[in-house]
Amino acid sequence: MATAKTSHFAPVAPADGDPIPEDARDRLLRAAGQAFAEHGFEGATVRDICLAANANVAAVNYYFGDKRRLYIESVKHAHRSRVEQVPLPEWPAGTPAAARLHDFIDTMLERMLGFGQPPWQVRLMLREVLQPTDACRELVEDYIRPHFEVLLGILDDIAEGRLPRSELRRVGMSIVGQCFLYRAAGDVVGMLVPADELASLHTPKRLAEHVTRFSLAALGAAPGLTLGETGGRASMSPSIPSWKALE
Amino acid sequence: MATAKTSHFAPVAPADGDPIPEDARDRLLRAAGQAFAEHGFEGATVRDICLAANANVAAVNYYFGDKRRLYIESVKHAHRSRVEQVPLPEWPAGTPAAARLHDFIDTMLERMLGFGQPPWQVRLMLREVLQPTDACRELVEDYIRPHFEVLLGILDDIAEGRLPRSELRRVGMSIVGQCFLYRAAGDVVGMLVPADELASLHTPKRLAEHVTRFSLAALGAAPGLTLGETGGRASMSPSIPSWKALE
DNA sequence: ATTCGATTGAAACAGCCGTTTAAGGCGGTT
DNA sequence: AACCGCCTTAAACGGCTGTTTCAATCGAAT
Repeated sequence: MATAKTSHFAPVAPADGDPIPEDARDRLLRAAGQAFAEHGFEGATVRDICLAANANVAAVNYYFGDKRRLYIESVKHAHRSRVEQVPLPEWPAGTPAAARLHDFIDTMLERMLGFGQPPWQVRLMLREVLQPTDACRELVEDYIRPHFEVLLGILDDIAEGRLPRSELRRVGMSIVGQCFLYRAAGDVVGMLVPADELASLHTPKRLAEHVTRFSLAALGAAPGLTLGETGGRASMSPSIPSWKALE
Repeated sequence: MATAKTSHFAPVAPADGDPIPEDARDRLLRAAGQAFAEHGFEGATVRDICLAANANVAAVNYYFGDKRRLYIESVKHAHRSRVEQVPLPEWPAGTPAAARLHDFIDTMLERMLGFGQPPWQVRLMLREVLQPTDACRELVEDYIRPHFEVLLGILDDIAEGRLPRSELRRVGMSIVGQCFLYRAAGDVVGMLVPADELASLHTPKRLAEHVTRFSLAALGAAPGLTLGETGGRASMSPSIPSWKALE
């Protein structure tokens, strides 16, 4: 029922410059993801999706049986491709915990904001986080929880085992929350911050620096933001400029 | 056009135990807010709203002219009642900046999470923040920006003027983000945190303590979380227990 | 050449959508 | 009594919704 054993044009590989090398199922999946991300489940229409996917209205019933199952599959599909697009770095043994924290935050922000304008996949997953459906629980277990555990491991190293797991979790939430705001409430942030500052300071890289410094200082692994750059017992990288250099 | 000069039942006051003392316009506003919060603008239907409001379908056209204008008015209505429900405290002159920060964070979290389960008003505003419509810009200018300016003032006092405005804004975002996560992604947080810990530690009050300590430490106005409670040069309140007391 | 299963096509289904209409009830005024 | 706004009512409007139907098409196997 799922994948075709035979097809009208060879399904061998994404060859040359063919504009539509995907089969109808994949085209539907992608078009549905974009539509659901933009208008929500109830706002997006099957007809519009099929039009965008160059498919007949009957195709969604043929491949997925239902609008709801098309939605669930498109969420999973979006999450999979987003993770493949921006994977977590592999750290060599002995990498300082502060550096790993910076990389983790940088990756998270890059996934949320990066590559020009944030892609429709993130907005789709955001809807799931805001108002979970059946697709969300799988998303959490398969994807969010493992990443969160990586973060907790880093934080435990930074705290050198002096914080209980419950406190580590709350610190983790504080870090994720800082990043999450820029994605979920990005438009409101844009209204509160002057345009020039938005362009110069609110890039994924710059924000990653800020969130890292802020969080390291909160943990006591770096000097507080009001105390300037010097004298930190854990400067994460010499290449990271202070806010003084940016202002 | 707005309020009635004459009515079928006396519109004098919310008397005794009358189940429906409001007029049709208010009932529509409230029912619409709940419906839009639950199903989104496109998902909620005029018919359901009118049914819940004990009003005829024509009433929405009579009072608001349009489904879209009903939506905008219901968003404004929700925001107004939420602010009235949980106002910012008035600080006597000389209140320490750290204490004001704690109160600010506490108020923000109380508005987002407090009073049992979060009411529909917050969910409705959340939709606006996630995907702004015409109602959002007014919301930002009338409500969010003034509150954000109050926060920036507090942060400037804590930093004793040593941080530029752009940096203050980013710190403000970090604080708001920490609170925002629990509201926007509350369901996912619930999946990542054990149930007992959720009940004991993730209350508005406890979270306010955590976010305040975390942020003060990040600013260098309190010791880092790994360094324990003692020796802080700005302990905000003796009544606030450390995580040690909670674990 | 014929048969077969997989895929696509155009058209139709019943049902709900937001909106409008025209008629009527009601209290207060003339 | 007659009149007048304000408000509510029931019914209908065209249009769009998700879903289904059934015939047509294609490549591959027989």
